[in-house]
Amino acid sequence: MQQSAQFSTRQRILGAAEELFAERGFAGASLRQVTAAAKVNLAAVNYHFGSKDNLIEEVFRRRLDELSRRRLERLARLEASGTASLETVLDAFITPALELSLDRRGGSVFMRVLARAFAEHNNNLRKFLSDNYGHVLKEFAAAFARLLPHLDKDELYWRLDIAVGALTYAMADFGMIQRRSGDSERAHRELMARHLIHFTAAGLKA
Amino acid sequence: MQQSAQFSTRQRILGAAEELFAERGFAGASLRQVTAAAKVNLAAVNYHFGSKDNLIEEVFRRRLDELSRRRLERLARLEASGTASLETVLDAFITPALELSLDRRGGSVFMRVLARAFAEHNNNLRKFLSDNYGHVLKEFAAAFARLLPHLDKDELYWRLDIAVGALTYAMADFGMIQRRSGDSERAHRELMARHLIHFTAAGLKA
DNA sequence: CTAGTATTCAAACGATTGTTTGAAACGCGA
DNA sequence: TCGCGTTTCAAACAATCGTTTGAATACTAG
Repeated sequence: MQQSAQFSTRQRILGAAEELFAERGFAGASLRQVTAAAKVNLAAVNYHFGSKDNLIEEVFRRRLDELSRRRLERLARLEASGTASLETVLDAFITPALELSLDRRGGSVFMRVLARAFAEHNNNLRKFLSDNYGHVLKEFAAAFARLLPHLDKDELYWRLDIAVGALTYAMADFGMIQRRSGDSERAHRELMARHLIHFTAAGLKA
Repeated sequence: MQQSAQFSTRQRILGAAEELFAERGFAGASLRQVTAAAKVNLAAVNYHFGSKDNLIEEVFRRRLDELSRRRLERLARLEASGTASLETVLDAFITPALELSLDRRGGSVFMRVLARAFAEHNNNLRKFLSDNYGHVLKEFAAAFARLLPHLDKDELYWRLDIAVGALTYAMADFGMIQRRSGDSERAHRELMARHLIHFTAAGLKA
């Protein structure tokens, strides 16, 4: 295995796939479109990833591994320092996603891909995500349970479910709110994260 | 034009298309799969709808026309009777969607199709929905503006955007919450609507 | 019953899909 | 420089895609 002076074929494919999956969906983006955008040969996808389905999983793995690590790291730090509150725990969940979406190298599109995964009721994909990253949600749910002891288990899960919906939708930039021409992309997204934490904290403790 | 003793070819196609679009997406569901599920000839789609794109639009039109009518009707009734509050206006928006999703004839799948439309950044589809049903969101936004006069315009739109996200996600049943085996589908969805209104009202007024 | 329209049907169109192939080109340790 | 494993490449595979065609059938107005 050798590394090109530029980006490796693997990474070029992953980047192009991420972008096209966000724009046209998993079924809507063909491997020919992906390999053309990545400027690599068509057969390279099956050589490096085995199949289109494996490529899709790898697009998630590339981002979610680090995203999950950062979220859990922040949560652990809050618990250790005894500064865990509704707002700080929400921040621990949202800020890593915000940082990812601000990453120069196409992190923002990935959040759209992630939202598509929710829209897909594809069982294989859901199982893959649940198996590999379900423990992150579980840890955060436990933290919220400690912060909202007056809520019974059912009530808590209802609210967390709704909260995840709001977060997913907002981070994927589905909404109708356009960035104000004066604001930078960074400022726009940071503002959104602040509103998101404020709104969700209120809903959780309502 | 004649009406079959059962359902017309048009309606059979619309029903099957709705179900398959919800399950596999617009690109992922082929016309051959749709016509096979509807038990009609392949050419019937292009005969009755002209193209796949037109079929997609018609799937939305069939449900959204009445959904929008009912939402606006409830909102107008609240304004007329002077009983508009955050909770009742949210109810006016949510309850018609809830009723639709409880409709025996496949209304619940449509909410998943609608959520897919948000995931699609397809400009044609977004323009179609905005042109035909954007006025409904505008009316509700105006109602919320009257109920939350202390919020400036930007602040209000941020919160409405997040609220729409939570509603979309929840009504599409994206979440991880499984129906409790004791509850009926109806009871489950009504419970969800109650939580949704409570959560969102708190977020809006926070 | 007949004329004429509306609908259904099997078949085929060219284009595109994911995947496979075998040879060519490359990169590096010996 | 040689040999060998890794990677790229053009070409082709069968399968499926949305759409079109023209004939067969179903229906309705006169």
